[in-house]
Amino acid sequence: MKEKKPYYITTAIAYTSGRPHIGNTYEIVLTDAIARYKRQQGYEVFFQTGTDEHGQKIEEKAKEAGVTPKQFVDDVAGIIRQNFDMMNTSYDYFIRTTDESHEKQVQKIFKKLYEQGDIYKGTYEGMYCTPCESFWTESQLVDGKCPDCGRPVQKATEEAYFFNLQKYAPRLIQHIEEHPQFIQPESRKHEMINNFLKPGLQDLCVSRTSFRWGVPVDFDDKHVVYVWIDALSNYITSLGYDADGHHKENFKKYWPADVHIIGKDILRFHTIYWPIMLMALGQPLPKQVFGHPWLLVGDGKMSKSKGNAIYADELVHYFGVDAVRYFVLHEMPFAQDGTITWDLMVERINSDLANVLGNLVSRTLSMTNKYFDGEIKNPGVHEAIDTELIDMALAVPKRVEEKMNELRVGDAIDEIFALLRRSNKYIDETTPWVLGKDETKKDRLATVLYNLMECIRISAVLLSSFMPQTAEKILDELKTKKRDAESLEAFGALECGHHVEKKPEILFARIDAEEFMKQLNADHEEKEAEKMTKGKEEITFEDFSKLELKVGTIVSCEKHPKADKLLVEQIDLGDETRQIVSGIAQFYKPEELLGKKVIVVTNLKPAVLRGVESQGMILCAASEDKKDLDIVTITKELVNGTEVS
RNA sequence: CGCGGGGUAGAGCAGUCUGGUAGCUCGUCGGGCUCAUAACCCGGAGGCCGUUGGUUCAAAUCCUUCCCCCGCAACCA
Repeated sequence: MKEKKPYYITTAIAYTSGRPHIGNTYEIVLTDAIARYKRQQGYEVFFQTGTDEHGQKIEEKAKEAGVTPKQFVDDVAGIIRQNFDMMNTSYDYFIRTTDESHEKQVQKIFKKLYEQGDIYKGTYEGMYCTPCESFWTESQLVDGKCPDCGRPVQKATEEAYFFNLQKYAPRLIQHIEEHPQFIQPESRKHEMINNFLKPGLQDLCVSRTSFRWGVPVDFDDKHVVYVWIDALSNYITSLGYDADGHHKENFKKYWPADVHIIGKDILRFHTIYWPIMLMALGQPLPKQVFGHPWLLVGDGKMSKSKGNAIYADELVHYFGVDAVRYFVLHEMPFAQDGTITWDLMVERINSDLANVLGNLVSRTLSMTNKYFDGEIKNPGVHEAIDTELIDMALAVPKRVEEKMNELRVGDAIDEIFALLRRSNKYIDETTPWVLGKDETKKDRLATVLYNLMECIRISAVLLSSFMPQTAEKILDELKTKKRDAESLEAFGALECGHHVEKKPEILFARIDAEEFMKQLNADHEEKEAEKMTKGKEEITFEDFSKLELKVGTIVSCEKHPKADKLLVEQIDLGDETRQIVSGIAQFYKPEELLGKKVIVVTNLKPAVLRGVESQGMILCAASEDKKDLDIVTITKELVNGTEVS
């Protein structure tokens, strides 16, 4: 018996600002597949996920919802966790950044870094861009102006804590270059080095005074710890890391992590800020960070522009957990974004799960029942043709292992399905129904069926990391106990003499694509209708009359200098001219809008959009998928400034 | 010249690092089979491998020109 090696794998922690869609859910399913696989391989796996629950956005959302931030994140964390559980993910620990033990360590880490001089308190005299609400160092300024919006910066005295990253940059570059496996996929490595490390890292702002919902800096009341130190440190606080050195057992056992599975969008934080934090804390770096691609929701084919956002629970409702797991795991390339549509989903279920896998199991078991009353026998009447099948069955576990070690989960699944396809072919090659008619060939027939069932067993054992429930069903139907990785080392582990399931259930029923789409559309329309009747919350006339709406004419219009999707209009409202920024550049050329009469909300609180002030908004009608949009106009020549009610 | 990814059969992708018969799944057409979930097996059709020029005996692959799509930076009242 080998000694169990520890394996620590994590997902990113999910931000608790709303319901996760299938793309978010993909990450934990992917991580779960790897974790389950490693467990099967004999590792002692610690699989962690959780939620990131602090920050200004949550503070605001909670306020809008009229609850405390804590109530808000409790709710959302609950929804997220339900989602993860629904997907049958086998995480060992679910950390929340509002956990007391986490918060306490964050404070200690912050203090430690401060005391050893990596974090310093900066006080700026000036270099504050009010519209952007951002501080800038002198070196960051462009022509003495805000590098973001190009407007002049004001002198302001504000304090914030900063992390001196540059000190560790050379060590980090060296580490990345000496460990080609560290950043995956490797192409991302160049992105990080070229974009961020080589040009020089700016000191990182690690505290905020502008909101309160965060971990307080315990030695400086005004500040809360900003996202980086709070969120990233979850990977060690959960294990019982202690800034004073009194680490718990789990930390000693599992750190450094074997792999952090994260979305490609946050690769920078995990391959630059996090490693530098760890260097500063004197801890080893994670062995690998994998920035997985994204699952894109395809459109177009889906009718009537409805239902473009796809959620895991809806998919599960129609197809079941394992089909959804299969789809996202199999359909995602290693380094490129994958696509999900309802059509594709149905297609994969039919061709892979129903036809290849389900049907193979079904036909094999039914023949065993028919010819041998369900008894598994292995008389060993081999023929040359068996060799190829058996060789393949023996090779597949190794191939799967190779792919999994490279985190190529979709390819690993392909290897298993290659064996299933080969098995279907083997049935045609050996024609068991012909053997069944000849009494003298009974032993050969039994051998053929044995070979098939053993291939099915091997496949099912391998599939258990990806489709746990399905794999278990298959193994149950074979009534076998041989379910571990060791049972794959030789061909013939499947026990003989017992009987297989008499009435095997259909694992995956074929789905009629047309029928399904009809049903789906009907369901969606029903939901739409429900939404329509409900609509938004009822308001009083008083509420409505709070809006000040006026007719105006667009007298000039140009593209926003720093934003592709925004237009900046000057609007004549009779007694005044206002500047308004609108996100409609995809739909209108600036000159098309000149002279148009529009309806303007004039008492909306002004806001700065990408550096340009917007004093209100113009009313527009937009289709649900945001693909089409029209400004609201009037048909008579009313004078500018006319009130709309 | 901001950084990065991509363009290969009707669809989705592999192959490119390391040049040598263009491959896989789905779809489509034809055939076979009847154990099975209208499933399974075999075969065919369908490719200027985005474009230009080059290196080479030989280019999807290496170098070069341009075009198109998508992310991020980076906002969308």
